[in-house]
Amino acid sequence: MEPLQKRAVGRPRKQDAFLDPAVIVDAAWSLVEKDGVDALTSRTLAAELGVKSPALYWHVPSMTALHSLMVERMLSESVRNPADGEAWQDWLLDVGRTQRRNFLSHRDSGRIIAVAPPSEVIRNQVMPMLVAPLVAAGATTDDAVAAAGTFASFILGWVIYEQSAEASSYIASLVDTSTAFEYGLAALIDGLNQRLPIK
Amino acid sequence: MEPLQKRAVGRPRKQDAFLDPAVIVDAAWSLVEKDGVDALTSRTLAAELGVKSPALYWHVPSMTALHSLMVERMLSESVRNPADGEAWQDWLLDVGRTQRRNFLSHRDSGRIIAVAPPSEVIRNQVMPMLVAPLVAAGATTDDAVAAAGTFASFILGWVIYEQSAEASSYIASLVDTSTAFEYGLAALIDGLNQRLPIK
DNA sequence: TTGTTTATTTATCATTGATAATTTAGAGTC
DNA sequence: GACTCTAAATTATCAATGATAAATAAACAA
Repeated sequence: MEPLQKRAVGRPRKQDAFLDPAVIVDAAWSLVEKDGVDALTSRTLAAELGVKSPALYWHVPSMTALHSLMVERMLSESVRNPADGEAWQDWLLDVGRTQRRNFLSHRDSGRIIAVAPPSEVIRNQVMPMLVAPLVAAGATTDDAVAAAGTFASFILGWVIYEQSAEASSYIASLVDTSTAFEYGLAALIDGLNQRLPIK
Repeated sequence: MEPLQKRAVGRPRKQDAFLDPAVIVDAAWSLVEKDGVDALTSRTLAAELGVKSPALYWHVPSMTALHSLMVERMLSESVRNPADGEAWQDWLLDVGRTQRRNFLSHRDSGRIIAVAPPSEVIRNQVMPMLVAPLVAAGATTDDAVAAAGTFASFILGWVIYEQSAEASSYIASLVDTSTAFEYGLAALIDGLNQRLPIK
């Protein structure tokens, strides 16, 4: 039996800090949501955790690696497999909405995705989770990868613009942003539907 | 008659540096293409120009503003109006290809777009240049803005992934990246075509 | 009790974006 | 041609940042 929180053997000194990557990622997101990504530094993050900055480097090799872990956390919560009997079109539509919602609920997440190298988990679990249902439904690997990549690109780009005050104010001054997103997402899935030889 | 290069009245001292924003943007892109965006610092850039770093701040207010100028330059070279009689579908397809090609020819451009606030030129000239032809062809403003935003988002997201070594190696290990892009671009335009009540 | 491992702290560096104060080349005026 | 004024550099300097090295203490093992 594994303990829920695997207690490390050695212990710190002054405080019971209980650091581990998951806790650090939590604190990082909450700091970013509070003050924006530019406020996320090794020192501010350490302060948030009641710790000094070098302590972080025991658990996470670099700030860039932390960014990747943050993205990994968010992305993992933003994909799912299709339900039994769920058409891939409906599934993809719902995943698209979920991703946009989750990304928007994490301030500056688009910028963070853009600069963070995708971790192994993202490459080997998250992306395949987007490709597999299309293949299962009968698409060729080529088509499925192209479709998943197109989908993921659209979401990422959209959120980057929507999270940029200057860019989103341009769009928002002309149209309702959510309506526009729905329009684009539906159009994209329509286009894929037309080309993927599956139903 | 304006002189080609408007000579400033005051002059520097040691060297004839001839700085101006356009020259700085040139040097910035060539530095990024050589060593990547992480190598673009006020000092390396100044050195590239044979100058000390504070000199840059006379012409450009901040590094972030420089990033915006870099994006402005690249984007301005990546849009065009439709030719006479050119169908919007053909035009958009060609602009998509041009954008991807131009973005990819500027190393790390996706990351730079993601972090740089879009300048006024981009908001007031580049984006409208994408929207106007759709409106001219009969789309509502709402639809045209949504379509243009979807298109721009796809291109940006795609290039970000394609320029990330880790992400693109995943895609490239499975499919030909350019073929996949063509697939996604065509699908997107198909989907828009189905929804925009214009021909 | 003594030693080992783990996880932290303090101290310190090099790099970076940015500003202040200083300096000089050239244009305009007389 | 000397005198001034201004544009555009320079040198000097700062605070913030990512990161590492060295020191230190808590828990565990023997």
